Amino acid sequence: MKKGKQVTANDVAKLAGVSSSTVSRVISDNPKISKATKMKVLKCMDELGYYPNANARSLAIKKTGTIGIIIPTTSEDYFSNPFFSEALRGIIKGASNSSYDLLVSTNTEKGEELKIIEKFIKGSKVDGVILMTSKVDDECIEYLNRIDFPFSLIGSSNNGDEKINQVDNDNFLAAYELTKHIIDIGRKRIAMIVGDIDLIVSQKRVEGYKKALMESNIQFDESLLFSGSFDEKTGHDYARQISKMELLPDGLIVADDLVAFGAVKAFENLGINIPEDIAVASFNNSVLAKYSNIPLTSVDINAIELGRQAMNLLVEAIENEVRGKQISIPYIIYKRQSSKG
Amino acid sequence: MKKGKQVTANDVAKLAGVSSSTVSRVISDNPKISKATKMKVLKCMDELGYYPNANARSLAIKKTGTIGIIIPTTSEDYFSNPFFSEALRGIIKGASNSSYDLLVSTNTEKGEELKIIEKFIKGSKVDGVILMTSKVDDECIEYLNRIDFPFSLIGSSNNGDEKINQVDNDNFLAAYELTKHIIDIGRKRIAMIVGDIDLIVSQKRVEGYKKALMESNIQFDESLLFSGSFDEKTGHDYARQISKMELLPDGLIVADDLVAFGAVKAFENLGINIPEDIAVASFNNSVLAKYSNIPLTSVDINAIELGRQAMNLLVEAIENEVRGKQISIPYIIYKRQSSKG
DNA sequence: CTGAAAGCGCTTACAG
DNA sequence: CTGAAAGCGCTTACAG
Repeated sequence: MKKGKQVTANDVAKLAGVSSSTVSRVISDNPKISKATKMKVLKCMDELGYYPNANARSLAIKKTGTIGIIIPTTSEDYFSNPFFSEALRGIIKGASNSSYDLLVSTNTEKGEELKIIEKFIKGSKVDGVILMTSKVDDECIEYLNRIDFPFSLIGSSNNGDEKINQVDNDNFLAAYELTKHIIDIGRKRIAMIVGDIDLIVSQKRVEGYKKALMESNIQFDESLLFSGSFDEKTGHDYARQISKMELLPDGLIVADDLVAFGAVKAFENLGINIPEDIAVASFNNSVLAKYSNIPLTSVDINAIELGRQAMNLLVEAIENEVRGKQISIPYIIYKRQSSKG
Repeated sequence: MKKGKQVTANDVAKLAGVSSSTVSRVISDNPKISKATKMKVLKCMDELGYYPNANARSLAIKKTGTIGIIIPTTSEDYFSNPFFSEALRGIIKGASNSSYDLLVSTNTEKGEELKIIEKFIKGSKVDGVILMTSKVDDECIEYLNRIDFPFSLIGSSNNGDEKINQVDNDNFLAAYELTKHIIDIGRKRIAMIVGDIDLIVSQKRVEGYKKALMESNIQFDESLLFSGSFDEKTGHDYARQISKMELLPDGLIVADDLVAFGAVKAFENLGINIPEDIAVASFNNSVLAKYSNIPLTSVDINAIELGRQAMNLLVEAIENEVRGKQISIPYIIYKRQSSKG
């Protein structure tokens, strides 16, 4: 309420003719309370429209019933990627089955994630934290791990996995299979565009890509590996750059459909045909991949499920002190026209 | 921290050789504190890695520094609509310029929004609330309005606008212009698919549609008005239904691109040509609209801006008691192949 | 089964 | 400019 005084446990107590202790016990469903007084108190609560003050409660019991979601900073970049919306949707879905609320970080400065996490934790705002992405030697993971605060990670980490709860696809394998598919349709000179190279997911995909090349005795060529943001322009720009190469690649693996689409459009404008001249395959399986002019071969990583399971895992971490549990979410490769053999 | 005792203002006070009152005054940047002690205290805070306990603070000052985001319940439906992701993105963007955190409702039961709002408010969890959609005679709006709790609405309302802060497009005008455009290319029998008919936005669009028809002396035909969810299937199903009509419509207005796309695909499969046989126009201007096989004429409602301004407006409502401010976000109609004349 | 009292960690009016 | 004390609204060990 704004001006009108808040209804307190004491008000309920008075009306019910009991003490506030008893009211409190009714709230927490303490089994020792007699059924009769419980009913009476419940009725009075209802009558007064009473809700316990969450701050007072949290202060007393040192639990908040809320979970912090750490969205990568600035993220004009990341966030325009549908992956985050989808994963967030999954998290909300998971949270709906629990009794937790979600506190979403509103990031300001780039690289301030750790500060936000500290504020959330030391300020007693959350009981646990979900990290939506991970970098190499991630300082947030390192911190959470060190103070043993409940958290779960969407993605993988390279620091001390044995204690970290993580939910991820097998990005190594996905990239490996995707590359292999492109090789299988007869391509030999395969370029790759990934996101920020500092991200674990980028690294894993590059590894998978390299392994597939190696297995087919194709030399990895540094000059065919690009990294950038998750937007159309990135794909567009790299495609133009690629088109100017002496030896045109005949295959391209891209980390996101929108980027891939930007590239495809650029190629088309340059008179380069997909898939005849260059076969293209990407990740995330967005509607765009399915329905664009030239349907794109794409890996569905099931971002909703990643989010949902990360949420469920976090609840386990908070309530049962689960640590080091790793969940792998299956991916599906949809083969479409952009990589027709 | 998990087990390790929390660092309190008292710890800082002891280290700095002052009282906790002084520490508190440093936190709130009270001007009466001497520069010297302020520096000293700040240093000690830093040294101990001190963050004030947000619950204790909120309890004392009766402000939380957080804002509640009410996402429509269940919303398998709503939420799959990119509009919500986009608007949420805008809200986060707006929040990043403020000092507020975001508490997102995790909905369980359909129609529980009011309960969630009450829990947020009476439980002292938030200083203000953003409503992401509005129904006719919306009980949440009625409640917030009655207790004069700061809130802002993405959309419009039909109860007591004079006190409600709202950010919206002119959906009446947008639908009117869109319909007029379809009429201008020579179409006379124009169907419409909107979302849930209880939503204010649906009502406004239907009104705009009707007005455009009336102005061109086209009789409104109830049997050409459909309402459903925001998904591909809805469009698909209604398209099949439409295709069976004795008199096939030659125009179609749809509330969302994905729905429109579902319809377009169904029509194609039935040998009905877009735009020759039926011209199609829709809302939201997603990537799909731009890049699908048959690019769709679509209204860009600028959902990000809707969210951003709703956030900014709410801050004004909280801090300056602003009420009844209405902001209109411009829309843009992109005319594409699906409504070529 | 229930109550009185102390405590959670902050803020602020009051006094100096 | 600074401190002691009371208060925000809950919870819980203790006593009965």
